[in-house]
Amino acid sequence: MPAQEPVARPRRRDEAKIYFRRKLIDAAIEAIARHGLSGVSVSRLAEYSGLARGMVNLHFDRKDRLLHEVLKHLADAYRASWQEALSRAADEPAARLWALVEHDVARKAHDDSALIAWLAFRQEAITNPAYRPLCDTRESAFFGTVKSLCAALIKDGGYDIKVETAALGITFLLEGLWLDWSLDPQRYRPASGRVVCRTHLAAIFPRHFGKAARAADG
Amino acid sequence: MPAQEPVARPRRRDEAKIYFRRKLIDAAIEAIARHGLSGVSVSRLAEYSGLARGMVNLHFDRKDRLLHEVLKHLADAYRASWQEALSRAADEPAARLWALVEHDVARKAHDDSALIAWLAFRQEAITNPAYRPLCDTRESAFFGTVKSLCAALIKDGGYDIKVETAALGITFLLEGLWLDWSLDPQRYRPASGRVVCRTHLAAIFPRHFGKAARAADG
DNA sequence: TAATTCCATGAACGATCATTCATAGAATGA
DNA sequence: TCATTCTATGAATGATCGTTCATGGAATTA
Repeated sequence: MPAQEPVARPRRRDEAKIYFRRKLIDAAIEAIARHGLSGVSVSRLAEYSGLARGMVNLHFDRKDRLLHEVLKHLADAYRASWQEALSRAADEPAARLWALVEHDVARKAHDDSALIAWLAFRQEAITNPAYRPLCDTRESAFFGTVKSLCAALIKDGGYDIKVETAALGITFLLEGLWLDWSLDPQRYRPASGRVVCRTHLAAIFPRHFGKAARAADG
Repeated sequence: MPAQEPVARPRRRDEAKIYFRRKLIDAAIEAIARHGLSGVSVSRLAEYSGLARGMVNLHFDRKDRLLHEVLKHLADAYRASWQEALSRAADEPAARLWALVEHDVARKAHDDSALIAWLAFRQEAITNPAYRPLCDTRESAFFGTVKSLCAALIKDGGYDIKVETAALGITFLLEGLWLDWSLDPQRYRPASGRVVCRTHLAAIFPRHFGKAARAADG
């Protein structure tokens, strides 16, 4: 069973351009996941993509521009993914917040490369300011969504906790989970991460995620 | 005010060896913090240490052996630091656990370079197995200590939570905090991180960290 | 002090890096 | 169909990488 069906190279020029750019971006994600950001050379990109070495400069001018596109691709894909999960959730703050958390906790093995590549960029952002805006969790739409959901829960449940504190706690937890996961994706068990997050939510928002609420979920 | 008093190079050979090795390790930490792990070249190490380029190979044979020593140095220093904080804490599980958390939350700006360098190694450990044993949070003495303290609290407070879950939650929270911190050390406020961690502990161990317990602390 | 051993230095080396570019060939438009 | 334009290729280039090593000088030992 082929991991991915071999899509034929389009003959039309405008389609070929998209095809090759995408192929290089995918190759970059795979290469970053396997060898780290610093292990990604133009030669290795050629090897992983099956294209010629000159293609990186032809389609992205410079290597770091390709990497920037890769980061944008990862950020967009992640955002689309959690927003999709959010759209399938019920229209209650608790269900929506849990949908976000569950989405992160249960990312498929298929996403391993993307997650590891993302973490590589996040680390690089510490010393490379160009990556920072796209990596800063605090300024992401995700964090904003978590904050507004926490605000709704706090108002509804009358909890004695600040919105910022609750939202930071949840994001720290998820990021710590990613970090732990990334070091050994094989070891990671979604059930384990799920319990840790669920326990945290049940502890700070007991009326919404405590035992009673869980029983009501079914 | 000099950031560090200029220690004279020892003339005795055995002392000079220690001096130079230490100087290279310090230079490496600084260089990693400023330019990332991949930005550390032998030339840059020479620049940061003020020594000749050949010194890295003379004292550490190969560059990656130096880096391995740097990681060991960081791990040892961190362990000594939290163990010292632990030794100053009262002999109750809650006080000891809080001492660990507070130690992480309130790391001085002085430690910024060490923390960022540590995170760089942790990221590198994903693709470089050689670093993994020294980076794996799950296998560290720190995690073991957190687990045993959680076990004591759970037994004492009769909490309905597994030791592993509680310990993972705390370590995830702290690692997420580090990650957030590292992206912008200037922005980070210890008070903010402290509240997030305190809130989490109060939520899962209310009898020990809840309002009543906090009031008792003074 | 004199003989010896060891260390610190930086130029030299081969490998690899990102990038450039001449060239061949395919897609395009007349 | 034929002329034109653009694309894909990989060899060539200069810079930088980690490492080696000959050399001068300082520390050590007798």
